[in-house]
Amino acid sequence: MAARPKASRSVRPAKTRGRRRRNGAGAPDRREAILAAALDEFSGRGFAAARLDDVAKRAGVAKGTIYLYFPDKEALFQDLVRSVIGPLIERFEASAEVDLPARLVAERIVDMFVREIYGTRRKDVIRLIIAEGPRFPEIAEFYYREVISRVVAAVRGLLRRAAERGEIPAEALARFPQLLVAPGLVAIVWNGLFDRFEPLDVAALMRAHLDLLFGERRPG
Amino acid sequence: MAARPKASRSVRPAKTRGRRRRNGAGAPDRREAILAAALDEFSGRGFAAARLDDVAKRAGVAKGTIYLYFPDKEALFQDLVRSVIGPLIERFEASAEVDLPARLVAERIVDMFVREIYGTRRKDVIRLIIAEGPRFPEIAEFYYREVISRVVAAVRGLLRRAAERGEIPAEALARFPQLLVAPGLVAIVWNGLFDRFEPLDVAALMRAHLDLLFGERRPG
DNA sequence: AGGTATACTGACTGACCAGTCAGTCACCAT
DNA sequence: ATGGTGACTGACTGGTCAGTCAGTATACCT
Repeated sequence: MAARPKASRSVRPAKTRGRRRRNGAGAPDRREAILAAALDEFSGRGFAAARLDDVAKRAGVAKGTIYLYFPDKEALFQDLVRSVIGPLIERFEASAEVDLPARLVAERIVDMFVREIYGTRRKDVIRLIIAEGPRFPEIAEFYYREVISRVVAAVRGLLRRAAERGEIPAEALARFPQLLVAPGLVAIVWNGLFDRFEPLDVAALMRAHLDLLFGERRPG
Repeated sequence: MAARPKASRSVRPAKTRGRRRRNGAGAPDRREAILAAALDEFSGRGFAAARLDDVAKRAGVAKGTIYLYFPDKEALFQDLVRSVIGPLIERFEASAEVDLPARLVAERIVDMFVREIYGTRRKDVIRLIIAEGPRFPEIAEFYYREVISRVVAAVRGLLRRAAERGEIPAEALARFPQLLVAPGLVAIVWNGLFDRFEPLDVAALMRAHLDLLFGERRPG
């Protein structure tokens, strides 16, 4: 673990078409099972402290099997992040492109965040990225390229259009789209650290945030 | 590392009064040196992956010496967090209690954040807490009790006073003081993950945030 | 000088774990 | 049947590292 050369990327073994099911009827997708188990173990103990023996046990698989699907522990981690985060971005961009009043679009995005990230295991993946990213440049880069830069761009577009229509108080927001998503990040971090001391009502938090940005919500 | 009983707390060995200096004139405070080295190693590699051999080497000390000052690796981590974060809170509370216009107080707090946290190694400690906290309930609890709850209370007081004077747009903020500090957290996370792709001007970010909360800054 | 106390050292131990690989077994094709 | 294929297994290896402790060095006695 001192200085890895590394390069390869994980590949599924030959063909994983329905064939070769061993036990019961349902296709036992090893790859999915391993990824799910890895998410549990990594987010529970952190990358370094997680044991592949435990991942295997949780996935109902022998340790060697993991190495049929992923070249090593680090690649497993990377594929985990990719597989969980990847699919969400396009949907997000679509949401941000709709040409409706900014407040409405923002509300939809917030809903989506609460439902698809905060309400799922995806928030654990984001927490993992925050925690482990600094030590895994490839993860950080993937995440920046595939997620952050696209989110920032989409939000910027949304806000610029809103500013042109005079819907929004400041163009400062368009310079720092981070300000729009900041509470979401805080919620995720809070959830991981302090929820047992003082639970946080995310939906209310996000609503309050929108009120601050766009002014109080009018009842009508 | 599978299930630690643990209980003890670190104690300095007998008396560390000036006595017993070994080399040169200046008192070679082993404890400080070890804590400083631990901060480097922990924040660079994460708690689990950091090696106490490296901490010792960096501190210019043998590994055994660490165990004269700290009962084990975990206690070293806890003392590190305490020693770095602890001293700052009182100063923060003092800043928040001043009875001046809220905007002014907020600006001072932001300055303090940028200078004393973002501009120092303390931001690395906060990153460590975010990353490792979920796995170290004692750390999370200490941090909640000694920092978060006090910051939240102080900010709430500040905002309530401001709201009574009608200086502030929404009482939503007083319900969610998290919204006030969210950008600071985002800045720290961004700094650790994405600064090499897209550096973030923290001072400008925080200024923009204040403008959003209090309305544009009037030149006068 | 000898004696005692104690800060410090670093080689060592025991446990742990990523990654390996010879072997097993279900499922084919002939 | 018989042999071939390849997914899967899990005992094993080699390296790593937290924590230990017998020993050394230094200071301060008397």
